Amino acid sequence: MEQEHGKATRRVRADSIRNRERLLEAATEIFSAGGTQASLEAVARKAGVGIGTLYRHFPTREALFEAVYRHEVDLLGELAEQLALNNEPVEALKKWLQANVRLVATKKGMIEALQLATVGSSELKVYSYDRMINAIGLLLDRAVKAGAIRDDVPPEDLLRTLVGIYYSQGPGDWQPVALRMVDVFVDGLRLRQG
Amino acid sequence: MEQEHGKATRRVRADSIRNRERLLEAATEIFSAGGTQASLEAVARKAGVGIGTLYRHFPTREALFEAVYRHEVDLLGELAEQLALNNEPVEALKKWLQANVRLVATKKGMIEALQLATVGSSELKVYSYDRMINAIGLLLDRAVKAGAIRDDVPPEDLLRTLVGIYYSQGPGDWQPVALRMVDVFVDGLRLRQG
DNA sequence: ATTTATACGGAGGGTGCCTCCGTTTAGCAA
DNA sequence: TTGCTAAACGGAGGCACCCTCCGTATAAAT
Repeated sequence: MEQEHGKATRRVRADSIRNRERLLEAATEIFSAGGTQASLEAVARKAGVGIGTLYRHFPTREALFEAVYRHEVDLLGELAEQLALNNEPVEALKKWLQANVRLVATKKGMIEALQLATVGSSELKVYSYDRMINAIGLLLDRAVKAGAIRDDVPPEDLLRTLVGIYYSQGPGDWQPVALRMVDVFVDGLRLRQG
Repeated sequence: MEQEHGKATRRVRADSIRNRERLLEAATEIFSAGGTQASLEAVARKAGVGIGTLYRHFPTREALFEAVYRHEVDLLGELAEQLALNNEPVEALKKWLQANVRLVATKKGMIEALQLATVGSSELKVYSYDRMINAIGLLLDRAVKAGAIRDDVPPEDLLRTLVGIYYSQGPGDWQPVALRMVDVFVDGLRLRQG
């Protein structure tokens, strides 16, 4: 990569570098404050540059986010070296770990957005949990009474296992895999004769 | 709640009920297909009703999502009873578990949206993981060499523990708690003299 | 001082959000 | 059946955001 091929390249313009830094700074602040959702125009405004400039530097929302994240990671790396020079060991470690919380805040914004959507009312969660447990209990009971499967798996455990299977899958076309794993799991529940 | 006070109330209009069902159906389909992000106007279009009607029935995006979710949960509950009547026990259980996958799809849409934002490039993840491990390793090493903390906690475990601490916290004002837990954890790392 | 490659800014066209209100219609009663 | 009216409908409208495009400004090079 880099620049090769004779043809001396112009130096990167100073204003470009400056703007990029301002954008990064503004984005860090805004994203950390809980909003990965936040409008990019707000970021540009905060950085005091035009929206076009933001898009030139970071063509997509993800690109911006990635740059912010990478920057934070770099800062933490350097911080560790600094702390190592000027602090008593345990203290240095503790300080670094605490600074770390800030980095996570950047990512955490996204998590919150998710949970906001997931939560709904907690009454709903209780309600649906109950219905699920009852449903599983019903079927499980029958199978146990029929002597077809083991009797030491309570509905709650089965539900948790299920959810675990689903969520451990990455994004993409996850359903086939999940179905297969459920099959395997049910086979595991079966009592072997003999 | 309900309706009391003499004053015979008019019956709920038939078109209202019909529209509500259509909206629910359309929303289920669209949300399951991966888009909790999907535009509500698209849902209204798909249901064949005006956007105003959608908002009257479901004042917020969350209200709509909650209704969809609750509906799915109900269906699953009823399905269990049905399956119990008409199927051999293990088969019934398996069928129900599989139907379950569909429900999760509804919630899963949100997860995907999140991961899309989280992922960035996997090169970035490797990069940042390395820097983190190095940083921790540096500080941990010093503290161990100074005889201040136990020497059987590798950087990787510490990092995982950290992340665990952060993400186990719910939404809201989580940082104070996280910082306190980090303190406690670091205290735990300390070697007791004597 | 002049040239020119680079970068800048923001207008513009498109979409989605949500509200508001004039119009339509289902339920009820005479 | 007809008329009345509460209830529900639909979509225009105002606002915010997304992203692109291109005329203008300017830093670097000569």
